[in-house]
Amino acid sequence: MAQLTIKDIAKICNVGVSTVSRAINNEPGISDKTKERIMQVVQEFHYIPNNSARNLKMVESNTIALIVTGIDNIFFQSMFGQFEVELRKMGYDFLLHAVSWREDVVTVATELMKEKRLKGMILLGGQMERPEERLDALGIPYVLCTVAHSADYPMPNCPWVGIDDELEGYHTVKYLIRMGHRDIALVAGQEADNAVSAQRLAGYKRALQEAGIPFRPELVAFANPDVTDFSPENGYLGAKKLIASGVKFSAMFCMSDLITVGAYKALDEAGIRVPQDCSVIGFDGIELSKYMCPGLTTMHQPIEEMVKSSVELLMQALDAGEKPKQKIYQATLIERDSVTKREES
Amino acid sequence: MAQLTIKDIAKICNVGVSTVSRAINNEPGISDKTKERIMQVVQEFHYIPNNSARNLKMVESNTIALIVTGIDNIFFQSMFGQFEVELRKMGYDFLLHAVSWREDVVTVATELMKEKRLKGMILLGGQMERPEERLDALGIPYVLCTVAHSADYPMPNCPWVGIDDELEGYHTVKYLIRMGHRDIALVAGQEADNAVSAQRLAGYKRALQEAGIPFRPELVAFANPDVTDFSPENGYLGAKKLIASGVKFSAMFCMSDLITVGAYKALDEAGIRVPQDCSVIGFDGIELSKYMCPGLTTMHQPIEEMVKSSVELLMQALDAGEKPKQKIYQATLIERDSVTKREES
DNA sequence: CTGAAAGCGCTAACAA
DNA sequence: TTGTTAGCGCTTTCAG
Repeated sequence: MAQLTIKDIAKICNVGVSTVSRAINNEPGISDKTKERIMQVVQEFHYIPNNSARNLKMVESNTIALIVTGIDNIFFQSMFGQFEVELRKMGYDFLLHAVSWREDVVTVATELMKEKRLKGMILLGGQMERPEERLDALGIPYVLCTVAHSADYPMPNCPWVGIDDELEGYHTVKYLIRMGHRDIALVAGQEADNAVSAQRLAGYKRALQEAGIPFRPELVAFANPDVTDFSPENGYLGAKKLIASGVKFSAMFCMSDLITVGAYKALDEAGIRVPQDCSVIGFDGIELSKYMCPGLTTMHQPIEEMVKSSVELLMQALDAGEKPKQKIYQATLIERDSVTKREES
Repeated sequence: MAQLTIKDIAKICNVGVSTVSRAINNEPGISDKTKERIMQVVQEFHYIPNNSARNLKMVESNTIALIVTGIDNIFFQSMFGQFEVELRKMGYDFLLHAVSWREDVVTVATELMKEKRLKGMILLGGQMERPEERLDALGIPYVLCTVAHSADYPMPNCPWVGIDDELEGYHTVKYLIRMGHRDIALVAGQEADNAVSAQRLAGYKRALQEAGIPFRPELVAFANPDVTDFSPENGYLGAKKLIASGVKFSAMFCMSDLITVGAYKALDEAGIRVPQDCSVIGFDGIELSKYMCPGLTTMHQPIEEMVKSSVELLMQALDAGEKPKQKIYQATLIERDSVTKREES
């Protein structure tokens, strides 16, 4: 079927193209009768307008894009739906766009902005160093949500929502120490990772240091470079390695909840009971953590609030051209049954 | 910053727009010198072409879209990456597009096709009744992958890749029966679901009937309408309900692996051991199933092959205009430790 | 090798 | 209330 255009519809209906345009866009200045007649033809012939032409012509759309780096990350996935709801609630159209690892986020964002005449955008995930310059040049409001930056770079000076990974790593380990643990194993991301994993590791070290416990490299298991960082597989392999190495530890900090499920398995296979023989703490507070056996104690990222804040910040920038703001959330400890107090020996 | 156009670049470089076009698109018929000069300006000014204008003008792109209904379904999520790899391997550009539940897939697909001048598309997930008519009208090759259809409608007569849910439900339960179980509980999707969940339920009933075991409604737990079908929460609630009701069962069939993790929890809380007191079998064979304790016995959907087949079918249609084909895969049983033989009593 | 000019399908002035 | 027309930014003939 040759592609139907607005001209064809106009011809069929014996009206001008602008009349058809008015009909399909629900614009005023058209009689109900003609409108109805046109819409009937539109239905009958299954006419669907070409968005490229539309976007090209339109001065501005009503769309806000969520640009996601790491679409296979379950943590981000749980945010998609919420973002859509919040954004629609504010009266905007919602567009989800995945950027693959080979692409440059800012370039993709720019393309998308031009293509769709975006009103604003939220960048979710990934890692960026000094993005504000290029992003500001875009000329539309944006918010970074859970975008990592390496330790070498300062927190970007632009709208940013997320948690402080170093601080939360610190809090997590501090909790373990408060529970009497001193030999604390760590299942981390890739060693080459200089962002999230590195920051939480830094927090781990700081907590140790503060408690006068020397840092021992043999207690940390990095992810194999060919294994997904925050996956059960990494947890399994990491815990396995730790156990096999023979180092003693009474607690284990896994950098994500998904990691803990693999760690649970390795521990189970080795006959090490959680939490009697080894306490385990996770990170993220995903739904799954609640259903593990034993229930996982974990640091919960306030996803809902982070989403709401991101949208709010964007709205402020949209409405008032407000100055960039940052919202750094605290993770909250969810105590379940995987961590126990260690008796003094 | 006012949006930079190709004209601006042309002006800056003192060349015609077509020359700029040739440069940025790597087309022949341009001297290396001018090209280099132009590209330098492009870099310097961060010029990025407007895709809408591009798409509008271009007769055809090289893009194949993956159109996903249910982007938050972990089963589909695990396919994204594979699809991208396979499609790129065949030399196509890849585009992931999420369709929300409120939208009509075929409409979205049509819009996208017109907008991006798609070469072909793969529809992943969702449920469709008699889609072939409207889809065929699009005039570009397509493949349905894991698209459900209700029992009221026949398998669509078009390229289709997936499993036969009724058959696999049957096989699953048959295996349980072969292992000596007769009182088999079922944690299903929503009762109103007339597709995947209904089909697997039908298979469950058929296996029972074939073995001369009467179907007992009190053994099946449907998902609460306000709970995600194939989630841990559903598994927890469902198993809890079953246990509380006091019906006796020696095995439990959960319609997804994620459901089993909630079920494990409910069983654990009730002091029912898996598999000694109750066998549990899952469905999907996701990575997680391997790391559960005890290791989950489950029916594994051959995801990799399904992805490859989908791409293959599309390529055939693209290259040769081949007739529609279907590829129905069998799930394969992965035996781990959650199902045990029931002794005759 | 390069530039001028004609649209792609649509929306938004402007006329009628 | 309607129709005519001028572009949106780009690619692609077609001349030079």
